[in-house]
Amino acid sequence: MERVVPDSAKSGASEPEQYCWTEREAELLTVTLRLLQSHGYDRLTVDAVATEAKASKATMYRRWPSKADLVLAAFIEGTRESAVAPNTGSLREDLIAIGTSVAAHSREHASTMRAVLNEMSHSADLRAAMQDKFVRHRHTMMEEVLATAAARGEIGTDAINPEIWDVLPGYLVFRSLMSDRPPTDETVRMLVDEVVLPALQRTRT
Amino acid sequence: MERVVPDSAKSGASEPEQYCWTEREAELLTVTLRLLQSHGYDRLTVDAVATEAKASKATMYRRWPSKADLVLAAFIEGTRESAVAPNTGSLREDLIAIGTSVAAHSREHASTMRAVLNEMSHSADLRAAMQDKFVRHRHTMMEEVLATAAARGEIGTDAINPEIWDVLPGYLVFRSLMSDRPPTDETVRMLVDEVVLPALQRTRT
Amino acid sequence: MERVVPDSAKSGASEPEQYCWTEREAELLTVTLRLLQSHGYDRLTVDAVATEAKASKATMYRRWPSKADLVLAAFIEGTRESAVAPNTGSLREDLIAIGTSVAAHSREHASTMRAVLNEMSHSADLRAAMQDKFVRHRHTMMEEVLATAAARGEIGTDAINPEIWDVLPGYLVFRSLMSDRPPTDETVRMLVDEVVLPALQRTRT
Amino acid sequence: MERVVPDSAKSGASEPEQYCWTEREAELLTVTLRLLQSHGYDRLTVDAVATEAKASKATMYRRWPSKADLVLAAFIEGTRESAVAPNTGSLREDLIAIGTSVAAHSREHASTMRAVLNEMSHSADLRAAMQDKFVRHRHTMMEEVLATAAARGEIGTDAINPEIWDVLPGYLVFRSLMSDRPPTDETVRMLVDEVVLPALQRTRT
DNA sequence: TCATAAGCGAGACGGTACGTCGTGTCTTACG
DNA sequence: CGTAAGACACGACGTACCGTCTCGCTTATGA
Repeated sequence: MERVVPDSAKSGASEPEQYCWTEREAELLTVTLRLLQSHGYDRLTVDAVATEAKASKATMYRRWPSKADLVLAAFIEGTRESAVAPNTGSLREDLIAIGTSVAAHSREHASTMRAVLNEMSHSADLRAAMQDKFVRHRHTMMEEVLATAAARGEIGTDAINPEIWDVLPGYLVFRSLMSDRPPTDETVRMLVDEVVLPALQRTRT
Repeated sequence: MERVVPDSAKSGASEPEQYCWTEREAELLTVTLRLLQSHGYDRLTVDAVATEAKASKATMYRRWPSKADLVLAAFIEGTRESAVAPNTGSLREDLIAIGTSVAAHSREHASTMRAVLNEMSHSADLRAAMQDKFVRHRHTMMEEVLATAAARGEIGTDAINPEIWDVLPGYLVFRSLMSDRPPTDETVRMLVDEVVLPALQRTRT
Repeated sequence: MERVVPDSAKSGASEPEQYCWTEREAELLTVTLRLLQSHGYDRLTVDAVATEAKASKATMYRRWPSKADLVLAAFIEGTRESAVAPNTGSLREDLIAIGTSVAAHSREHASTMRAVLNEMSHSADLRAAMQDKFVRHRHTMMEEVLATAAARGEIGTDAINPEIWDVLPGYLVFRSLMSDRPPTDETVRMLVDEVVLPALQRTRT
Repeated sequence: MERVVPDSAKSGASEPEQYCWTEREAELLTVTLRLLQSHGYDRLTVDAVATEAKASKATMYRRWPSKADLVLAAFIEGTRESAVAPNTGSLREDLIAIGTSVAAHSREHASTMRAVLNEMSHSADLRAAMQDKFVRHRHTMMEEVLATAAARGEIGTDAINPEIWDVLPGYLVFRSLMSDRPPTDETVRMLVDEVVLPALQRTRT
């Protein structure tokens, strides 16, 4: 759990923020992710990944020093997403787009997220990586949407609250993690219409 | 992972909702919980628990048929809480009381929750038990508070939404699970004042 | 390669010179010896021994801390032999009996002996064990035979030479180790009649 | 283990009996021999040889198709010796010269010999090579010495026995292999005077 | 003088065995 | 009889080594 970016990320590295895997590495991570989703963290064996990918254990461990590193890398690889903030011209539509995306994604990767969360208890590096790759990305996106809405006059600038920007995605992720009652599109709609929007527009009245 | 309540819950069992451990069992669970919090699920070994508690592995497995059962039992034992819905006479105060309790509790047991969540991926029984012992309890409490508030006229009865009753606890738990930015009392206050209350009172205006 | 006698040799240990394996341990060593003779040291895998003996690797390693220890133990177990000096009443017959036995034994265990010899380069303990279990035993036997012959007057007491008592067995072992020209009964006969006896009786004439 | 003489022995090859290594190859074998003597066969890694010699593994394997081939080549390289039969004019002196040489040589290379012996269990080629390079050479030398002695009348021609010509070197090698009681010059002297010479001269009396 | 090829270092790779450790089952001996 | 102690089968982890391979770099030769 010491390094997340293997040395083999030798491709220029001009964008320091981007993880660059070779084609082979991406393939290994894809196999890992698939087995991870179907079997879960504990049932996943490095041997199985290696065998399925026609690789050897040494190859796996050369890149990711432990099973936990491998799983984290696969998770990050699997969650590299659209990355572009929606811009529908309407705050409500933007929020629903974000919410729907988060709900779908978190439902799909619930098992993996649980595994990664669990590993976070042990590794400061993993916490930092998670923070950097996962949280900050959402934060940026949400702030962009809110700033746009404020510019349109849909909400007041004072509605942008450092504590609640992730209520929408956070709650949706929570619902996926708890595994019963995973979030639906209807959940997103109701959350946006009856919780988030009222909260954001509260001060405008 | 087949049974969660050991046979040794022989004490009358007149209150079906309550888990009754013998003194020895409670001691074993306490040791389990401590090691769980300090090392996390994977690093926890049943051997270590047995050794520390001067018990034998057979004793552990006689009561909890697997490590996951043991950890779940320890988690439930450790999270047995007030259980009574607050009744301060004010919805805001009730919500803040609940939120503060959830925040404190989820901060303390974040590591354990991560471990239990992870195990939920594998075990339907664990999911059911979690649902029963953890979610339903909060649901009941929250509904009681909301019903009381509706009776007081603080909110409309139509504000009670099956999708959003756990936005407050869910989001707080999410914040604890993510480990950075754990929820503070200020988080709770702002969430109540600027998100939950406006949402609940939205239809009253 | 640190210990040769497992702790489980708890049987009184009144005869400090004897290795006492439990029945199960003897079974494991028997399987080891068989696979060793058929495949050789390098081709032998601890996994194969465990599988064949319906044991687990942990069981193997609990008793013998390394593959080399296991092989040594199997070798010693396999070479525990007649141990009684022949006493035919004739020096020539005694020598031929010893030589024939050594020749047969060393032919059979040539592969194992090569493996054990190779390991001796690394382990002082193995050297000591080998010395104790293998060399000294032959020495004792040979001295007994020679003393008896001297008592009968077949040879002079001055013929008993500290340097040459193992010429007979040593040369026979050498022939087995070199794998071509393994010693035959004829080899033994000729060696006794034309080399050892003349040397021993040299001073009598 | 398929070929022992690499193609790179391109230097004329007019003397089919001689192994001709380039300077670089001899250097590699020297490093191999050193590591072999200090660590033994199992502890020797081709990687280590390559690293120490600033070579690459491909270079090693281009010349010697396997580790066993490499070790054998190093052993043969290291044991290329005087090769000329002594001719002191006295059988006793000749035998002592041979014995002393064998004793010194086998003491020095005991570890390597154990390794090579061990490999002989697996490889017919190695057995053949060993036989050709090692045994036959001694045989020739010994026969030459014995024939000379017979010509001088020191021994009868009937004393030249196909079974015992290598008792002297064989026993000395055995003593070295067993690692305790390595042969000394005194061992050689006594063996010659009290065993080999009496045996050879037995029929003359 | 420059280009093309052949050899070399470096080291990644697939495969396989080693030795360790944890789970869950079982037996033994003690109180 | 329940319990502490701990051996046991199973199987995954992470390491190390073998023998194969590819990649650049150098060097030595041919136009």
